[in-house]
Amino acid sequence: MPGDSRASAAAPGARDSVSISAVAAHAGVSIATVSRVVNGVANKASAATIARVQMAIATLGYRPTGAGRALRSGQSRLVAVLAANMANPTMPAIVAAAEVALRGAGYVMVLCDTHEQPELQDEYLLEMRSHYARGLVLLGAVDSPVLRSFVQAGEPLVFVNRRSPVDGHGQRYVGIDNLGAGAEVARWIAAQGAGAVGLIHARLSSSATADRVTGFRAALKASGIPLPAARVQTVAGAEHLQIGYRGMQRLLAQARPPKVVFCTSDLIAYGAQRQAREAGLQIGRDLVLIGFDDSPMNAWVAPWLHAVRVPYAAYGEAIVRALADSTARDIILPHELVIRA
Amino acid sequence: MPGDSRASAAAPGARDSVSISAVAAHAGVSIATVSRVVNGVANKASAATIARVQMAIATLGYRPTGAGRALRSGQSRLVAVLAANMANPTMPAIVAAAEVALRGAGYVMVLCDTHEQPELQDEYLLEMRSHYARGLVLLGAVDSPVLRSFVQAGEPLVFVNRRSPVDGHGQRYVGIDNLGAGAEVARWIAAQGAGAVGLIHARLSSSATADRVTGFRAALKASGIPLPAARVQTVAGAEHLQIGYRGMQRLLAQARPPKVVFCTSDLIAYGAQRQAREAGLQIGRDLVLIGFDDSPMNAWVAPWLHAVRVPYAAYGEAIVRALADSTARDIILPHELVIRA
DNA sequence: TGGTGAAGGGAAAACGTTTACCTAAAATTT
DNA sequence: AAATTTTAGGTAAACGTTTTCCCTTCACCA
Repeated sequence: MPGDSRASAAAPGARDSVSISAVAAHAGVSIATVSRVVNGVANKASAATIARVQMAIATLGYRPTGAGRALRSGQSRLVAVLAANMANPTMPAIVAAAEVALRGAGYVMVLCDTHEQPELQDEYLLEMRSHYARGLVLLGAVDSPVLRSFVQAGEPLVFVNRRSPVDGHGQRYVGIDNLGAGAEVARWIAAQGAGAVGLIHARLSSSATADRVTGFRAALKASGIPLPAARVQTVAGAEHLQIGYRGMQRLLAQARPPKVVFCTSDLIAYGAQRQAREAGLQIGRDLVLIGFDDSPMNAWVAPWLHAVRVPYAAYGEAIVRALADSTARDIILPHELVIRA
Repeated sequence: MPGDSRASAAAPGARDSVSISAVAAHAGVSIATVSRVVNGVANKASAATIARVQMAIATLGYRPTGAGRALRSGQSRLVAVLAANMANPTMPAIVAAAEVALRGAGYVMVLCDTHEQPELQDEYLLEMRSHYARGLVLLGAVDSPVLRSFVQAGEPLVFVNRRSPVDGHGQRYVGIDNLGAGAEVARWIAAQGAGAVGLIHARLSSSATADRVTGFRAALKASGIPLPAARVQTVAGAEHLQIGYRGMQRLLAQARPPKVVFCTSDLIAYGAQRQAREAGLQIGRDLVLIGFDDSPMNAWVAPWLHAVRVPYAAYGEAIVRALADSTARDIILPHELVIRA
């Protein structure tokens, strides 16, 4: 009986937890049987054996080790969500929804903060795959070498909000119709018949931003409303709050500042608002701001902000669907333009 | 030569990535040597061999598998951060700082969202330990069975912001002096000599909240300022925004509503502000609000809010320190009362 | 009565690492 | 020159699973 290895006191890690062999010994069966009971393999154990094993599991408080499972089966319960920018309140909203949905589907969500940096994104992609993560969800992906190789290798990637920055077929995307939403904003502005129109946007390398801008411009043009280059602002390399703050500064410095400004994110609108406020303007009366995302916080601290509401709560289920169904392509969720009185 | 197993085409998972044995074969050495080179074990390989192995690694794009490593050594690079409530903008701030610091120390941060639920906290604790996470950081822990057992077993736990809800020795905590901060707020109010004082607080089962309230009450009393029970509000089972909103509603319904209200979190203050605004009050003139956390967003969307600023950026380094040094106990970081003109 | 198939369960290989132990050559000491 | 130590590297066990074979029993049927 070589199995009685209580001698190995100096195991590498603090290895105190019960393993499958302890359960097997306790129940008087082989580890194979324990494994089969745990995984519910049918027709491989009698009712009595199953009961005995389950009793042993409960008594010892056994739980299969993720690492061992992953190593053997090449798959873990982990689903990694790589978020570009936790400072954006939009992320937590999606993350919270994703967590609930993934857990409901039996996964375990782990979140990584890539800070919009390609090197970090790569690091996390590699590390998570090396733990056999079952899925890799990119919340605002940036172009990076490893991402390219993963796309090519057909890794289970899901792009959320921002489309894949690299070419390749069969890529899954969850998001809204940014083109249509941008156009909707433009049409609403046209219907209001307000004064001069401005636009402050983030980096166009993000497909979401690019689409919003494109749709907005096209519909504005179709309505016959001009949008001169001077009234389109962005700030390279800055974060959204700063883009809004400084973009608005430039808009206000002009001879005829805009009366209504579309910002491609709520954060940009927050920044723009601060600038306008500091300039003595009152939002809603002197200036109309339209944001994008409609973070849950808006109702509380930004009642002056109209915004395209992105249905973050629905993202969770969509992400799970995209993950489960490898034939799934684009999942486009409905948005809504929220006008606050 | 039994090793040439290219026959196993139908491996369990999609196992296409290169393993240590491929590197060994390519470099013409044993896997032991490759492992030693990868881990920088000295005096076990000649310079020439090291070069050959490194070349093979680079050529094949090898990276050690986290699961294999974890299984063998009982330790992974993963550090799990269990956050209670992602809806609170405070969390992302800490998480971002933690990510940077942990990465700097060679760890990989994974974040789990426990939604303040004991069952979920337990689930994540177990799952992360089963992947041999090297540390478990609890950002707002709640009492739960598994947490108790982990504390007792001496697992590498670090409690952030909120102290451990269970007894036990040698527990590590990172946070601020909530007692002192609460007192500071009270003394500032006393110095202002404003009118009636109110308090809206969250659940007292959180040590952070309890300390803030205790310190506040004590210092207020010491200054001779009354705080009748009616002017202390909370809402059981509600989220912070709602606590503030409804708490303020009750305060305003009173015969002599407070002129200055301390809220134990920014979110509560946001909610209180909304209620006051809807009641036609102007914050700063009719009512002074003091929050807690001073989320980075405040400067942008809540310029009317005074708040105790918690030095979230410093949390990252402190967490790493607590994790690395098992003798470390409490790490108390400096806070600051931010008064906005 | 012999044959067949299913049910129940064990032995052992494999997943990708790290590391204790061993060996042989080379370098150093006596 | 012999004895010793260091250097360089290989062998194989172990970590905790899952799963492929296998081997017994039985029950059933002709």
